Amino acid sequence: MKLSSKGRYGLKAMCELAKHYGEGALSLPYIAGETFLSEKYLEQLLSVLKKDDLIDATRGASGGYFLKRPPEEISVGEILRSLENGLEIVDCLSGDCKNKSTCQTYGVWAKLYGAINKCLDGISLKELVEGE
Amino acid sequence: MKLSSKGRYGLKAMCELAKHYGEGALSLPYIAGETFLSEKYLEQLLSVLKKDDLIDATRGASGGYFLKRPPEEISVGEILRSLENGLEIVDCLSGDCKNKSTCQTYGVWAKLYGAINKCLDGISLKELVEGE
DNA sequence: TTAATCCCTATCAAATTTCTAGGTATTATC
DNA sequence: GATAATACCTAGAAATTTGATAGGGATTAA
Repeated sequence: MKLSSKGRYGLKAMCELAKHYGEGALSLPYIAGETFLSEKYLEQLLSVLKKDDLIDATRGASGGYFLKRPPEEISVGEILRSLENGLEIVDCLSGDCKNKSTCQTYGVWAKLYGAINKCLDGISLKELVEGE
Repeated sequence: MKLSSKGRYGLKAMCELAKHYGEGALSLPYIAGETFLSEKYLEQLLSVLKKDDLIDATRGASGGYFLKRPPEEISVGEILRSLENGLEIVDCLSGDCKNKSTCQTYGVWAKLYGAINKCLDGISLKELVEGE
């Protein structure tokens, strides 16, 4: 059970944006430089985060990306659910599992899913960039 | 972030063993039949669980597999750590990450790792087969 | 001796993830 | 108005991981 690179790298990119919150937009080349990611790869991560309304962007010369809300109002849970396309650790949590009622292990996944979300929703982006 | 089939199926096999705890060994073909898994695949899962001392086996005719401890003394955490080869959701939790001190996101993974283990260690195999 | 069982390890196939690449649309600035 | 800097979109190559199959060996109750 591993978090994907998308999640790990995307969270770092979000930290970078948080660090400069309020200073206007950061360009893709700049963020790529700070996070040591290729521009093309980072671009895809940012597009996911934008689709999920966590960041926004302005186009054209001197454009770039920026957080849509202040860092203290964005949780790590939101960010990872966006990048990982949900944190359901087993498929029966997403789709409608018809054996839910008789399945001996369903309860485990439900509890674990709850614990993961509770943990991650309790950490704000601000905490990360301010070192707790 | 998905749990592997190994984890899901292996836990089901453990439930089967728990259901018959104290009744002697269950053969591979029997467990395979109950869990709807191929014998050859299930065999690999059981070999992992055996290596990690959660189950034991007797060979030869009328041999089979059985829990090494009573179901109430085996946690789901132990089982999944065995099958998943650890529950470290990122590699820096296992190996020695040299950037631990400066990494902005390390704290997140550490907290999450703790939450996952705490949750799963709090559920015993007995609870699963007795329906809470 | 036989048949039923666990044990070991190699390998194939499929799926997923990671990353690269090329081109398009937009816009501030000169 | 031209230019250069930017974000946006989509296809797909490459690498890795996962899931599953297969064959043969060792052990032991009957």
